[in-house]
Amino acid sequence: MDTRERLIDSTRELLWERGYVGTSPKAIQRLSGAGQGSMYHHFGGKAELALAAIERSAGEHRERADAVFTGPGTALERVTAYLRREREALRGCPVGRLTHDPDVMADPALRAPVEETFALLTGRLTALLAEAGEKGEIDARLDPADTAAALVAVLQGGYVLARATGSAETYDRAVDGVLGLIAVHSPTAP
Amino acid sequence: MDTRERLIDSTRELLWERGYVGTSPKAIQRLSGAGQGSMYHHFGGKAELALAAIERSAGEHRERADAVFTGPGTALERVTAYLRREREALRGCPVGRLTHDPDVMADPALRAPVEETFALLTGRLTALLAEAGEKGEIDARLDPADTAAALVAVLQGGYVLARATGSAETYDRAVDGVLGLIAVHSPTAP
DNA sequence: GTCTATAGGACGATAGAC
DNA sequence: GTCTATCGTCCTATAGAC
Repeated sequence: MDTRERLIDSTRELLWERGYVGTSPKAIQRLSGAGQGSMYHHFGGKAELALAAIERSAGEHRERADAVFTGPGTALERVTAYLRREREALRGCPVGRLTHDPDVMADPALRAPVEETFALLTGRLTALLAEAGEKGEIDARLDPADTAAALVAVLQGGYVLARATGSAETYDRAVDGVLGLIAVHSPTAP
Repeated sequence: MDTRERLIDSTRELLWERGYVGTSPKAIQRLSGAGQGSMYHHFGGKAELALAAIERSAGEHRERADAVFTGPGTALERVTAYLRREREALRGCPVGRLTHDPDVMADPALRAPVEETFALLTGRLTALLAEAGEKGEIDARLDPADTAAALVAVLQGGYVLARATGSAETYDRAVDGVLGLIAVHSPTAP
């Protein structure tokens, strides 16, 4: 991996763990092994580097989600697979975390990838839930868009809970809880 | 309001908006109107001030929640009232936000109020959901603890969604979504 | 491309006068 | 209690040699 890639990677890591304000160019240099001059040769500054890092993280995030959404199984099975996908609960969401970073949200360029990612997630889930409703996999009375928002929120909130309690299990609890709510009134439930 | 209180209040505000790393003593002084010497007379430093601010925020948060949990109505009505309570969605949760702050989570003293707050919320909701299940207000097959975790997560995740989309409506969508999930298989549902 | 040197400012805290 | 002065460090960036 070349220096440029190592810089992006290190920035992604630090952004995930410490956020934008908490991430200094010096820390990025230390983690990536690149020197001062090297970093400023490849990127104009902290903001430019952060943009590359955020776009990369958001892009990968969407690709991984898409792989599940367009994967095998019924609509409900794909929704469930997405919710059950393994995540590093205690580390939080690398994209969702950025919403709490005022400097990221204040910059339209930095903010855009975050916004797009959540738009894609809720959009895809809305479509899948609509399909699940039509096919009788879930209760047809459920509003697809509202339910999709609730599902995405459970995941994002699950990270908060996991970090607050210091246990990744709390994340699983929240996911189990919302899956229980969906499953218990699905036509195939006992 | 005396200087000490103004310092705590300003710190709460800044912690809410910018987090611990993003909040400097200088900014606290500016917002509170207190001078350098004044701040360090009342508090040992940034961490001590943050502790007072976090304890205050977490305490108020728990009191407001308790007021709804022990208020009028059936168990399900109280759960619903809690979910529907007005919140400043775009500002995020002043307590939940801190879970993304590594410096806060690394300090046991700063972390404790956050942990306790979420323990109380999930605990109270678990009890109410158990009661609602026993009284037939919701499906008795729902696991109270898992469902409670999901509800708290929806609220916390709702803030993330609202900030990501830039619209407080997204928060309401998520709440509507999870209320829909509960309502649709409650015995009183159409 | 990468290095070292340097800069102006902010950060977090301390000291001592009043 | 509050003020001003001062401190050492880190932050973010630029300059220029190699």
